[in-house]
Amino acid sequence: MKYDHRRIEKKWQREWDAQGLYRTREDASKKKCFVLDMFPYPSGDGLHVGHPKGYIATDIYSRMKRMQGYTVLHPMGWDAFGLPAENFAIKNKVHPRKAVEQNIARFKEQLSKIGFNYDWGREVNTTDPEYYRWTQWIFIKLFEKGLAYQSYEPINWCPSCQTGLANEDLDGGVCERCGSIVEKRPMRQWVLRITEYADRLLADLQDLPQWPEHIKESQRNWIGRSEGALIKFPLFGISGQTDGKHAVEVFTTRPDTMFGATFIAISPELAQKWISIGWKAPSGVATLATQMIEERKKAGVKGITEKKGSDTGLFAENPINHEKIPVWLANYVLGDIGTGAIMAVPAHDERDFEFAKKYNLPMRRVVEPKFTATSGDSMVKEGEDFVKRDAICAVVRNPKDDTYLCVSWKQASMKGLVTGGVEPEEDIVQAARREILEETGYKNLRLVRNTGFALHSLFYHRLKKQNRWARFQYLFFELEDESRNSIDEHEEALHDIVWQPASKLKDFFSVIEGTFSVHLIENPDYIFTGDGVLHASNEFDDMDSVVARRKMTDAVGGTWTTTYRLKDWVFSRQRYWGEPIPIIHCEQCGPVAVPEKDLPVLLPDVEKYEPTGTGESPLAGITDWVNTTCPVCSGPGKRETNTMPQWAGSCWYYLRYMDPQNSESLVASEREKYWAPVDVYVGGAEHATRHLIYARFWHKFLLDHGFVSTAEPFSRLISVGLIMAEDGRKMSKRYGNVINPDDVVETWGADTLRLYEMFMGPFTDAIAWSTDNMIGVRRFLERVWRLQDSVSDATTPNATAELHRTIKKVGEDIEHFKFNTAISQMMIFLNCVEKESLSREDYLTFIRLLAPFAPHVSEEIWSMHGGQGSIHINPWPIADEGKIVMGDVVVVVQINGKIRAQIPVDLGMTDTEIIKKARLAVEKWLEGKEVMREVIVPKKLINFVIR
RNA sequence: GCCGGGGUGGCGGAAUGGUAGACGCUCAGCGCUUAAAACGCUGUGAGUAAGUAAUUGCUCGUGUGGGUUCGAGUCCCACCCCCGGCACCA
Repeated sequence: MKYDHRRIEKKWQREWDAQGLYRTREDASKKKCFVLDMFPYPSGDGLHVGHPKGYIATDIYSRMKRMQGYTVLHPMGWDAFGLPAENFAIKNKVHPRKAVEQNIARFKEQLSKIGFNYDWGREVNTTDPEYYRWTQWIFIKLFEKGLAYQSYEPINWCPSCQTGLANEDLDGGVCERCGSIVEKRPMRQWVLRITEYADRLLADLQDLPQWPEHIKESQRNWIGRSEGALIKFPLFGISGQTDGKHAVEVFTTRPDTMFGATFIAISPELAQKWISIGWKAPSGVATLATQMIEERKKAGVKGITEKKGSDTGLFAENPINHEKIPVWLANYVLGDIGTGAIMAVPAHDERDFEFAKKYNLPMRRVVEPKFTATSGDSMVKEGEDFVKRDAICAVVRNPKDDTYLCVSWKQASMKGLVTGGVEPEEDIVQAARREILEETGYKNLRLVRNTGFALHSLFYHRLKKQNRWARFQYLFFELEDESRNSIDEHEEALHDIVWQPASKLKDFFSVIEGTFSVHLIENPDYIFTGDGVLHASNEFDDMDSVVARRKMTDAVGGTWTTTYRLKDWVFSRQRYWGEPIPIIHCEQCGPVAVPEKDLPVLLPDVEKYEPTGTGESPLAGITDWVNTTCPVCSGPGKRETNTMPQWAGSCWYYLRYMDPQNSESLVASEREKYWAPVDVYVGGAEHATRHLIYARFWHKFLLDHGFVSTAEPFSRLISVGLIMAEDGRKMSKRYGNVINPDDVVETWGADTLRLYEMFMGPFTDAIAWSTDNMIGVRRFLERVWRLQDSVSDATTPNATAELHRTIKKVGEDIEHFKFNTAISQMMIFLNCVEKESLSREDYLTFIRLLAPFAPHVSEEIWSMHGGQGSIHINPWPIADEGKIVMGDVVVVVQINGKIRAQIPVDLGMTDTEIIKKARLAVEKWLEGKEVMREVIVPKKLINFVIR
């Protein structure tokens, strides 16, 4: 019989639906497995899924878990509040709810067509009033605990649509509907105090070993923790005062560079603030500040690259050395970062350097790199004091052919520049000239540059038998001519002289200082921004910069603090289609939470839900709905008209699946304790820094107030790799390169589509679609289908071994989401049994392994060959490890790691016998040689080490 | 710039420190066929030597250069390139 995927797939989809096969049957005595997909959400035309790769994977996983006897929860839900749904509704002139209903129906149909086993009885929809009752309830808890507050925040505003835009990524961009340039406009907002949880959101990432590193890294970056010091610099010159009564506070992560601070730079925002509280700023400064703010509003922070500034006429006193340094207004200092003011250290910060260079402000180097020899002959001797020496490093250029003078040391195989110690009676220039002369003989040199750059090298001096601490100062010379003296024999024996072009230096240098030499040669403006050892910093000299940070902060009475990049979460939207924020504004009582009994606050039916021209939510115009009474004082009150963002519903949906019908609480405690946490969560990487942080934040809040029992909501996270188009680009209607899964199902079948999407490559990688490659998995299914005609009474030993190997590998690979290698192993099995013979029973065992991947054709074969009940609720096969290894194996014989022979070995043979056999096989290589060693890897390999 | 993940045939990709290239695609040859498709079989990293030939053997080969090891795609060091996150974040 022919393999007719259309007939088989239709038949079983109908049948499974009728049986209600995938209803979760809760059984507290069994182990549980909670498998979760990301919410699909309605976009322009239907629910946006792209390719159902992630859904196929969770389906395969949960099918296997169910066969393995777990109570499996694998539900499906809809995140249907949000901008895409609303835009779709406006465009098509239908009510958002209608649009959402249609889209969900369409999506369900698509999923069924492809054989998904979601438990539709556990469906959750964020727009369902019973669902958002609890979303509002959580908001009220946040409000009551002081974690929700109101504030005026700038939002993205489209001047031509006259509307606020919910998309937070639009800074400096264009409106997604009309293409106008987006502006910032302050608007009253509800804000959630997520920063309160910043430290825990960061620290607890350590307890998520089953999350991919790149997602955790994204979250760490997003939270952006940095430690530093708040330091006050007394101000002089305000309104003619000279007494330092006022002060400017700066935040710095590098207080160790304080001796290098040569000016203070303040943001235009801070300048304006000072002016507003009475600073009589020079008129140019005030105008410039306003200009800078305007410019930034237009171009965005990223759009401004040129640094600008102006001297304010004020001075600040550096508290570490009491030096008076000028205060500058600078456009590269941002008002909302740190304190809006910085101490500028041009020698150790690239931005400060750039600014200082432009305005001719001084720079002072105070941190120098330090290298300690920790291995080799010159390893530093523990516990011994260091003898300090001044030293030089000479960079000598020959202008004739643009090469540099290098020294290659014969004994230590060191390659570097001319270096040497400074003798007591000479200065560094004299020392450098002397060393060049002694080591290389060149005598006519011109000093080009005394860089002021130095590095410290700590090592053990073998000849002098002491620990040395040398400070190498870099000097640049040019050859005036190539005349040279002869060098004495002693020096000659030590090293060779090599002239290298600048481009070769990087590869040539073997000494660690080489990196810095190259930096200095390539970039005359090179500045050192790393950690090192302090210099020109009085009592802190020679201290490690990391240690000095705290010490210097203490010395000036600064505060050591932690700051985060993460900002509080602007939680309100001026939109119709979202959960209303359950707050009533009362003139007497202020903002008051809607009492629990009055939840949910439903959206009123309206004629128009387009955004208003004022930026307020469309709800604001519905006076019937807005006007209400205050639940506290019964006086007149007005409802909050902002709605929640799309993220709100998806912050806790996984909890609702555990107990979807509960009307008493968001989830019953005993159910939460059984099901939580989510065992496997599969989703796209685009949620790394938003949804996944917001959900973790809410979860931790719920934990703190006893509503959930785990510290983290998702114990294992897997990110799906995108399916790219055949041309390697993203699939997009714009490029016309979209492969529609529906079409693939029609021509190739759902089973083939499922198998192919899993076989393409590693699950987490982005891989291009290839219709050519799909023929491979289709052929595989056809061969599996045809195999049913040739099953026999008995399975050959080889086939038995392969079967058990396959059972083991497929099970392990599904567990690790390595579907591509699982399928590959099933293909190996098929290749094997087509040549051997297979019993009906073993054939059906194999079909059970295939069932999660190709549920329809497996079910058909199963039923045709007398399988009892649905294959998908039959037990998962168990591998017999004893049967995996066959009677004999092939052992590889190597000589010095090179393969020279392969010998068949019986399992019963002893090592001595095997070695004897192996020696025989490689006789001709062993002849006349002495075998030094025999390395034996049981059942795999023998390596003879010969001389 | 900082951080994270990578780099393997014509292609997608396999490989607990132990036979690199599994499996699939492609391509070539053969079989079946009146023919084609489909299907089946065989071969398919590069170079090289011997042989009429089937074949047999050797060398090289996992981004580059070093190192550790009996043995390195895998571990260590330096560098190059690609992808992702953050970024005038002080």
